[in-house]
Amino acid sequence: MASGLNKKNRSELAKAGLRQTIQREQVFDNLKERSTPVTVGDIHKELFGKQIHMDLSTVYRVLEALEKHGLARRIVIENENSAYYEYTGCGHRHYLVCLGCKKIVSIEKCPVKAYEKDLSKKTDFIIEGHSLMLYGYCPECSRKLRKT
Amino acid sequence: MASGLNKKNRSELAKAGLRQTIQREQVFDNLKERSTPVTVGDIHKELFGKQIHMDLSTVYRVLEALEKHGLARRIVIENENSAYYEYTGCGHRHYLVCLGCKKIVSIEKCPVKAYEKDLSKKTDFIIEGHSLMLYGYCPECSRKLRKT
DNA sequence: CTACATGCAAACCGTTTGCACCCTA
DNA sequence: TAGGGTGCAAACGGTTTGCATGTAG
Repeated sequence: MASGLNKKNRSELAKAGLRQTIQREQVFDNLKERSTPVTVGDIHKELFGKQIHMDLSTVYRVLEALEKHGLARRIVIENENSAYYEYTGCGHRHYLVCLGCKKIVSIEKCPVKAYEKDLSKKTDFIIEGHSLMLYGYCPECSRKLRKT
Repeated sequence: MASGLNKKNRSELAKAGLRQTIQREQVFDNLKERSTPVTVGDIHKELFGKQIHMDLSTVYRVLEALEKHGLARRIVIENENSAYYEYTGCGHRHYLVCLGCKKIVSIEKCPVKAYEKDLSKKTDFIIEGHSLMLYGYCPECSRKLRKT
């Protein structure tokens, strides 16, 4: 490993109650660099490209641990058969997914929060959260569609 | 098969451009009876219980065909590792899923429609649809949680 | 009669797990 | 040094596929 343990992550991982290992650090670093959700395989592959070799199952276990300790969030994307993860530090987000090129655009504004309260009152459910994904075609792909 | 081909479904399947078979009819009937989304295995199992034996792969293929022809909709539920389907005739719906007992409650009102227009203007995406799932605890489960 | 649907069995692929060894705290 | 983390390889479970046979149109 090029530089050993990283101070910044050390505090963040430790604060979350996680034992510090090089693998967790590398995965966590990689996750934080991303601006859109990634699959477990994406992270594994990219680390491999950087000569950082670790087992796929370790990446799975690290992401699971990060999620359990609130540092990562698992995202479900329709028609994609693998799980996506994102760093929770980016805040509450929703995504607009292009059905053509699979590009993912993140959306900061959430139209559901107010609705949750209303719904909770009506159903007596305690609402813990929600997932909202929007699907469509990005400007480039819709231009291509028009041509054909 | 007890009663052979069913007139009502015949028109509905045929109108959608699907060849009429006993298997498609049985799966479609079963799907329409449900008030909440079901898994492929659920349908297969229930039909089996009714002495209607067909291969699991057939159920997969039938549901795929129904979806492609607009008669069924595929639903993704977080933390569930299998696909859910529902009859599209029930209209546009959202679901409230209990994290305790996995009960699914359907919601008719959709708070996202208006938001889509606004978002489309801002991003230049052509928005084709969305999925909104809400997660929480139903009254019974939240009562149990309080006790422990 | 022909194209498409089904059954069966095997392949697939993302994910999980058991176990021996390693390393952080 | 103990208890948790990792690598490796094998298992797992939902889903898909190839192929021979059956059947709707």
